Amino acid sequence: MALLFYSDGFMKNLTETQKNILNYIIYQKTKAGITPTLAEIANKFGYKNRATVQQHLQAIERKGFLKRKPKLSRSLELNIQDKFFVSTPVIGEVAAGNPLTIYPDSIDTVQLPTIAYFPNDSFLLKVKGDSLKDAFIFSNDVVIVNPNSEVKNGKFVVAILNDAAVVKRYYKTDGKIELRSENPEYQTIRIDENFPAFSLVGVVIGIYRSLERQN
Amino acid sequence: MALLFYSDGFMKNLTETQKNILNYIIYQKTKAGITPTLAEIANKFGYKNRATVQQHLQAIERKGFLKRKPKLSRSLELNIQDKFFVSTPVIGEVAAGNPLTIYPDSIDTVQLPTIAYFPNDSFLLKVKGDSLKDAFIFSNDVVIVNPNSEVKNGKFVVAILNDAAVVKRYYKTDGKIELRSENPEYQTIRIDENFPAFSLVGVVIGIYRSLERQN
DNA sequence: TATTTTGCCATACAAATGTATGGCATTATT
DNA sequence: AATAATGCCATACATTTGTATGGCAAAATA
Repeated sequence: MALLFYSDGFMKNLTETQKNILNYIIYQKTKAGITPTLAEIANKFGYKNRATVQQHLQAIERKGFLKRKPKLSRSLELNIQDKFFVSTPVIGEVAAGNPLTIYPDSIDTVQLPTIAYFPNDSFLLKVKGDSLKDAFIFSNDVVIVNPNSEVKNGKFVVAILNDAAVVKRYYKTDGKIELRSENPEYQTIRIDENFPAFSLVGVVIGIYRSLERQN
Repeated sequence: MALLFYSDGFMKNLTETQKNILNYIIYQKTKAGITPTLAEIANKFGYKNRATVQQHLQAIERKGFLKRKPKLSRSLELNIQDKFFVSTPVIGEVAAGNPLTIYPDSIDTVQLPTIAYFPNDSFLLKVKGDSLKDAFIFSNDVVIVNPNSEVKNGKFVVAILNDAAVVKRYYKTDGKIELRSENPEYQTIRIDENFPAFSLVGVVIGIYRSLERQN
């Protein structure tokens, strides 16, 4: 089962403001597909001056979450990949937003790539482990997840349950939700649709598999 | 045997220069993660002036492959998704290189997500049939084929044999070529490497599978 | 042949962009 | 209590950036 949890933990050293700015940058970079300028960030947060943003970025960079390329516009680089694997995950509510992070000891791990360009509102998860092998989705496959796609019975979904994220097949009947694995080694999860610790992240709309560097 | 068809040729209306520039933009946007500026494009192609690039971009936009956002830096948007769909596939003999022959009864459309990096020299094929199902490549999967990638034993290749295209696993020993299916229902093809009706098209470097419109 | 498209350059300009510096109030940390 | 970090603003400046315009030659098209 793919375990993952919502941000916050790995942003521990960041202040609230810095977190918000970093999240905005991640959002723009991954979902809108364009890195914001200082002016755009300032505008987003209501700052009257770019220098304010400038200083926040310097702080975020100092803490190792960003890489700034001097003089280059829209050149902010995220440096959070190694921050995904956190030993002490923070358990909180799973709101919309980025990024998802991973339990290091989970059987399956999912990694949210930060560099890929996303044309629409989707994002990517890299599958680790074999819980979906019987659905012909394998470790290192990249699944494309859309949070706004209609959830239908039989579709693969990414869901968060008890602060753990899973990729499973979705079935709903009479308010009861079933999350089935294709691999019989993993048990089907049955919950009520109003179960508080449950939330749907999105629908898996595609799979990408690289055969190039596979060994 | 897997019947497939070619789904490139979508840049047909573009000139060579425009193609190169568009490819560079796609590459930077998807791989490097940042949309280039006019100056960067000019520098890449050795232009002494940004206006040259400016005019090329206008041309590319006029042909519908780009969307420029006025005054906004690094804001080029790709508009190539619908260009992947070829309404009238070319039906002809199978020549070396592009375009490939299309079987009239296998007409379909393919949409490649922009997140999957698409090398300049690669093209897409949609898999038809189940000869590769035991390799977990299924009908309607889209394979990304590179004609310049090194062919090694065990790799999936696209080959043309007697005017029919196949996707199979490649093995070569002593001038003898074996094309193996993973599905035992399909026999292994054994030919001499100089067999006239045989030609290698390329190596499968990636797979894309859509789960969206699957019914 | 005439016309359009393509390809490249030069100059010019307003706006955008990243950066530097100084200031000041509030909040954490030691 | 003293010090450091955070948060925000203002001004200033050199480049960068997209854009507009004009010019010219080669290639494609009508």
